[in-house]
Amino acid sequence: MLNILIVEDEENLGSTLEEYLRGLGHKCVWAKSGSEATLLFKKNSPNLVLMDIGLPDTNGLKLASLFRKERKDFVLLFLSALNDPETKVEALEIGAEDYITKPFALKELILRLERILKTQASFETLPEEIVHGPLKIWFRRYEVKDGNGNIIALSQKECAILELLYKKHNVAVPREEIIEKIWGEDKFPSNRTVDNYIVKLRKWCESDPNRSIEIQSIRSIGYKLTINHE
Amino acid sequence: MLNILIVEDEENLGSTLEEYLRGLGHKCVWAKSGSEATLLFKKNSPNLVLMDIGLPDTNGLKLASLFRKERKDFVLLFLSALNDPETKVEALEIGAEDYITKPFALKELILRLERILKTQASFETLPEEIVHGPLKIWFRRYEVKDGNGNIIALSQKECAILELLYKKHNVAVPREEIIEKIWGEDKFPSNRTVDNYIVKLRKWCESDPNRSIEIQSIRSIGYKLTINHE
DNA sequence: ATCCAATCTACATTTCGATGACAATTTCAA
DNA sequence: TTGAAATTGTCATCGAAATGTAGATTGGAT
Repeated sequence: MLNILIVEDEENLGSTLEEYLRGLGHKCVWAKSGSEATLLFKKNSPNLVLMDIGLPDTNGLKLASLFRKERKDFVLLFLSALNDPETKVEALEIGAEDYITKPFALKELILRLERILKTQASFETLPEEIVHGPLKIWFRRYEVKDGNGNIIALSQKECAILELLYKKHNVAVPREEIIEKIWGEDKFPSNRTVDNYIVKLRKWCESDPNRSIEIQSIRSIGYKLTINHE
Repeated sequence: MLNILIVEDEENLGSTLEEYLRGLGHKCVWAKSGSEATLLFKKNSPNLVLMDIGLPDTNGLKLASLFRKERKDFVLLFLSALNDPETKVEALEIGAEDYITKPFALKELILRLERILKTQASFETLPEEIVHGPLKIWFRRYEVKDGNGNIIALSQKECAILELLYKKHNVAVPREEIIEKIWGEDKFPSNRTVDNYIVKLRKWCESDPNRSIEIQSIRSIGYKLTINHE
């Protein structure tokens, strides 16, 4: 199930999309203006944003880059009647996963979405509550429960790193990938920064004597989160 | 390095693309007609096809579906001046990874290619889990299972060498090639270094009494990994 | 002014990976 | 057949580089 934000001022298209995507079983909200979109973006933390470029009160490109500054973990898809090369390039540079020119068949959008979801498995929304042994995770609440039954609050970054590792569990995630996905391609936190978050996360999962979840370092690669089933 | 086939009748665009992609270090051939494309497709087995739809002697869509019938392991990208919904849907249904409408900036193609290459590392990717007899390999996890059922962690170099040999199984891989691919052209580890990694890998695969996987040394050449099916 | 997340700095610790000595094996010429 | 030369196998060892960790510092929000 995806958490989708549609930003589209055309009544017709907007409602069709909303209805259709809901029909597929996704959580889906529809903003008709930039300001409304901003509110819903903050409130819902969508992992997929369908963005029109021509909006009444702002420009979809600008709006999208504001969103990107806040969070990196959502797929961005532009829908626009503009078919000029510059706009398309700009859109892709913001980090859009795709740019669909109107007019398009609903079917096209779906096919493109399917393709994205197939490759980008990591955008799948996780269940509200995740349980492994005594350990519990609530990503949306920024909370975990440790081996002693204590609820621990996670900061945004801690949570983002845990989520990244969790979605790719059993696979070594390179340091660079962590940095790129959490901080962005252009930011370079100092070397020890990532490790510090790992320390905190380890303190949490090592509180479980059965080690239902482990975070190992793969030297000269990065980190690997392992889930141990009984 | 990718093996690319460009199918495009416009001289200008075709040569620009070919030149550019070669500049990036890819192997790249350019067909100006459908018949030529068919020949080159069979000859080269490309893993990326850039296909124009309006061709002199055939239709790009038809041609692409013929290609797809033969092989599925290539990425397909359409470049076309046609912007009508039906064509686009048809293209995506054939399994196109993307459909770029002309006019487009070279930059757009590059950005879209980059995105595809980032997510679809699947060109080279081996299966998540590889099984031969009791032996198992998980390259992305940096782990193997030996003949006694023990999970053994592999270091980055051990894993890289195993992967190299595995991909070329049954073929002798020269020492120099191993060194070049793993260490880089400019580094020269002493002769015994490679052997040491082979020792570790042999300890692993010789734990299987059936010798499902063997690593033999080919004197004065290098090493050969053999897979023995029953 | 105060809090807390985020980041950085400095230092401790771990371990990977390279090396070289030596043993074992194969090759090939005499 | 034999033995020297070349190649490969194995082991213990060491240093550098990667990682672990505890605090200090920053900077924004309330």
